[in-house]
Amino acid sequence: MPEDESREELSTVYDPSEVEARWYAFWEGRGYFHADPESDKPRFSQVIPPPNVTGVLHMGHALNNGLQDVIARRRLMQGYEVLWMPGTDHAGIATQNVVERQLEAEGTDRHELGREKFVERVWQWKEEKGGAIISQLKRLGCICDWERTRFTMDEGCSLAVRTVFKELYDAGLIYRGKYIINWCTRCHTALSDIEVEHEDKAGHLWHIRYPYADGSGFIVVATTRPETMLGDTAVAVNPSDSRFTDVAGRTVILPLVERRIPVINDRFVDPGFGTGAVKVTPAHDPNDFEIGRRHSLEQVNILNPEGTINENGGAYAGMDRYEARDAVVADLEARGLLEKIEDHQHAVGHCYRCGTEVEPYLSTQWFVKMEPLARPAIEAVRDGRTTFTPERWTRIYYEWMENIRDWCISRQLWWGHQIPVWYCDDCGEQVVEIEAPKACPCGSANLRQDPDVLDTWFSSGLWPFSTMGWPERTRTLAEFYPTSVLTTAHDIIFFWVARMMMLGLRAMGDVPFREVFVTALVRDYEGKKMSKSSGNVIDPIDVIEVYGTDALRFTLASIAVPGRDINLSEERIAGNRNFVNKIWNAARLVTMNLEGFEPGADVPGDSLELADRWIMSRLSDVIERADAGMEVFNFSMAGKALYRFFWGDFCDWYLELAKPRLYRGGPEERRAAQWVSWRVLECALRLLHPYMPFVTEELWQRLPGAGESIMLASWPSAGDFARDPGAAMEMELIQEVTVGMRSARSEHGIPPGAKIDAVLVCAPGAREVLERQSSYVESLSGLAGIAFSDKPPGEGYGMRVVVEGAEAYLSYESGVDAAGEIDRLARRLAKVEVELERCVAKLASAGFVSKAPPEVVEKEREKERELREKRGKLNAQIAALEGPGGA
RNA sequence: GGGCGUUUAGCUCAGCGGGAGAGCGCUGCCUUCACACGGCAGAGGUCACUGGUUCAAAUCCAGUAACGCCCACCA
Repeated sequence: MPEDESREELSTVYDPSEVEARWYAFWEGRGYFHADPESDKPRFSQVIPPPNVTGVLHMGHALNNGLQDVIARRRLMQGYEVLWMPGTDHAGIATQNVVERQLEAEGTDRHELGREKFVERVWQWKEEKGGAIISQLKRLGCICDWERTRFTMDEGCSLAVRTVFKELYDAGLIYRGKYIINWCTRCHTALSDIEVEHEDKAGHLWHIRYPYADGSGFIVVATTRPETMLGDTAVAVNPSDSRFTDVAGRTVILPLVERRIPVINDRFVDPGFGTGAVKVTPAHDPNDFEIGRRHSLEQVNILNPEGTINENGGAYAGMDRYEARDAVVADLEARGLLEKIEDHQHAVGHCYRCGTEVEPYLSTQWFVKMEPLARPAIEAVRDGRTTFTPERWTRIYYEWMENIRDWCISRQLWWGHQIPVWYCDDCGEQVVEIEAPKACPCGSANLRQDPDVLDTWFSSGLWPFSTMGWPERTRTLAEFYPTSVLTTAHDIIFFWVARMMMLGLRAMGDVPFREVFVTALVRDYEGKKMSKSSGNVIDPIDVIEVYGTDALRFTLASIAVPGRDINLSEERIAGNRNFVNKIWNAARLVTMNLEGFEPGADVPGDSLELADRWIMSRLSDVIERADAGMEVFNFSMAGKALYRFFWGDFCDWYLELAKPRLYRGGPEERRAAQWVSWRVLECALRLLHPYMPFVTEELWQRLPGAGESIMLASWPSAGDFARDPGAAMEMELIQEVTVGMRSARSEHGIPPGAKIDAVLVCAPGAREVLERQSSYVESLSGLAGIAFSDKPPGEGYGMRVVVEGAEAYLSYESGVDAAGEIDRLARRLAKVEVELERCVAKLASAGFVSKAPPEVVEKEREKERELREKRGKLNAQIAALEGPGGA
């Protein structure tokens, strides 16, 4: 940064907007984000979960990518060669929908445009508008290796897709067939099973009479979708059902359609449900499809792709499916064939992209055989090659993998990877190739490529290696695959994580990632899902503009407890904006007092005071805690430790104790305080950097002796600072006495500015410490001076108070209220009494003394002694105040 | 139907076998030379309920309830 800039006086309020863009450009310009496969550092790699090109940054992204950035920045500082692979996903349906809506607004549609023009149009859209999210990720501070940015439909990823397809096809793991699939009548495409979201809905169970052909009454079936009866080709009963012993083999007349259909036996039928007799619609229900196959039933498709009844629906042809339902029910009722209608709760499937009710639909599609791919993917987790955090996702992964069903991968869309299969119009051969073949093996050039495209998740499933150059064996692949960590929200474990495992193991022969870190979902402050319709969306970019990126990142990271969803509120972000500001101002204090300071030379150990030794000891603790938290993805634990240390220990205590020396200390004292405050601040900034990249860089650069960038600085180690248990104990005493003094002052209304004297009476051990550090207590408690004595002072002193560890006598008369002090002491006494009672009871229990570990018992005894002493002092004080001489 | 998670201060949440914690909010005092996006002090809780294990349970086990989520082809 330019010289004059760093000399500039710091404002009392941190302004993130000015700082963030400047540093991001600096880092990116220096190439810090770029991973070098030739370096000799240890490797760390991760791939971004590619956001949809249509996407805009939401809180889920901010959390997910913010945490990945925390991980990446820490690894970078730890000396790893870090590769964070970025890119976007072509998001088949979502993107096609966006452009289709555009066309609609222009009064046209894709069919009018034609496939080639339409796809061109989508590409054009992608170039212009797609990937806005990339620049948003930069505002978040993400250190992705942008030079490597990929797109699931770029040339390399497309080649990987075709290569994997052919390999699986040649191995017999991809097949084509006519099955019941989930059909979205709005998107006009098949969906895989996991792309269907089930929702319980209040519906009805219609009981319908199907008359026997011989006129001898009827059999009653129950259904939740009466319109599908138009496609019925049988009625099934369970052979063990005594109510229906003789009906199999008979014929019924399908009402409205007047088709003769058989009654059959099938063990699938549950005698306990409905009427025990099931209408069988092989073309519109997966179970019925299976029954139909077992009994060679005809499959009558009654629906058009857009969800209207087709010509097989007779009089109902042309009606919308729901319209047809009403009409069918009305007609049945008119004919006296509707026996009854029951209320019935049942799950209805909806398209995960557009929310339309999905139809089970018979059509010819491509599938991947999953079981052979799932087995190694289960093995890899079982033998620990990949682990999940939190651990409980392991079981959920197993359960899904073990019950996996074949994956429908063909989509009737235009935007996506067109299936690399060509059909010969002459010999009917099906040719699968990586590059478009010129001719069929039969010599014919009349080849037509399959019009369908692949499920978007097919290409996302290859992401960890397709982005590194596969199928070419690149250096990047050799150096950075498998990746170290995959960070993702739990809603795409099945869509994405599971598929990457299966396909990675298949194509690369090794797992795609060593660890999976499953993040929480971000919800609003009431725990509701954020959604546009609820109006409870907090836009990360808005937050960044108001509070700054660092405040947002710190907030998200410090409430990210593994395994629990996050309820985000703006107040919380504001609170952490204040923390960022606190850091800013602490740094101001330190830097404003560094004149004449040379960072080079060490400070002699004997010029360090108690506070100096204490804060460095605390820093050593917090380094350990914060680092341990980050190591196990407990970013909340680490964040809290950092917050407490910086605000609580460093600002509230250490800097207050350093001020007298910084402002008016002798040269040596001043230098020691400068040195320690500088070192501790510098180290704390490095520790905080992964969470708050911008403010830490800005402040770090202003410190003497700073290097090129905090990003290149080393990660702190607990061993950099000495542990000092003695200093910790002494400081604890100082803090207790200080809090006691301040409490007494505050509750008696002694003005904060009133400099008063105090006499302390305390045990020899405490006295030694307090006497040695009396200046600490004086400055922290706003006292003019402290004297020490073995006995209470004479009549000149107005107030006697008890503080933890000592009795204090304050020389302040006016306004002192004996009743108030008695009340204050009585409240403390009550607390002590309760604690003591529990303590005594515990020690009186024979079981405790004999069975609890000795150190626990000893600790309890020590506690009892302390409590008794405290109680004694409090009682004596109260008595003194109540007595004739007291008040 | 199966599974999982949550239930701790007014709110949002940590803690997950040995002294009930944080942030925000609230009350009082303080515009003191880093910060009012601040300082100091304080109020506030039978840790959902019932039973069990243990010398000891917010913490482990079992069950109950409420809320939330995921999976599932009983029409």
